[in-house]
Amino acid sequence: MSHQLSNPMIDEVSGLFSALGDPSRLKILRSLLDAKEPLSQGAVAEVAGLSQANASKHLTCLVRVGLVTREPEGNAVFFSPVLPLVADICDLVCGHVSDRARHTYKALK
Amino acid sequence: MSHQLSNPMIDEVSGLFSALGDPSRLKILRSLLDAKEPLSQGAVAEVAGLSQANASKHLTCLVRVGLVTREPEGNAVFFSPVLPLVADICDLVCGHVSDRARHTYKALK
DNA sequence: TAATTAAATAACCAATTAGTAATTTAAAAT
DNA sequence: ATTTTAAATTACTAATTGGTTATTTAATTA
Repeated sequence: MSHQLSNPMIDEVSGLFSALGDPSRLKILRSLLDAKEPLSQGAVAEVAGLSQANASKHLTCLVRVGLVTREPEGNAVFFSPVLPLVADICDLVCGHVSDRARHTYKALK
Repeated sequence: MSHQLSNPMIDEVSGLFSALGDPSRLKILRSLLDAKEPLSQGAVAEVAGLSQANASKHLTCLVRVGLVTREPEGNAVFFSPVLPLVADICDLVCGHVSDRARHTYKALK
């Protein structure tokens, strides 16, 4: 019933949503979801179309808020989305946005 | 399966998450959820502890992304959270944050 | 050991944004 | 008609942040 949104949690929750509120980070999450296996930082940068340093910063952010896990392996570092959380959140919000787009379309014709 | 996160949607989705990624706007949403009835802008500002101009701007933002509806009535304007979307999102993320807090606590003792 | 590859960090810039105080618009009440 | 009340808007400031390039750290390979 979302009474769970207590005052002490508000900053952490807003931090998590802020992490989700950036196009580059959403592209990273989509890349990780689509891959269905851990991706190295280089692979993430490649697939999401980001520079190396930029991908590094965004991945650090996603790990910090707990949306992505980090697994070093030799020279590289591999990342995975935290499931089912990430998929659930995307589903919820994408459904909402799709509905709104549909309504806008209907309203225009 | 979140394949729904197509490129053209990314900007809109990130806009929605950005709207959620602010403590003041989360306080507004919590106020509206707790009230269980529409609140005037003045009431929102009062309950959430925000100035009038600030509440006005944040409410405009929440309406723009479709998380809150707006209903003028005489002199005043009343606002309601869009259900079940808002409650569902809060539940999902609050659950995640609670779990992480629990894990941190366990790790410390 | 030297060279290479992968990721993290530092320094910096441009753009966005949350907040405030003050003003304006518009409806309600006297 | 005047006053009062509620909300929107404007102008401004301080802080945050997404992006870049260049450098550093650390592990692998030759």
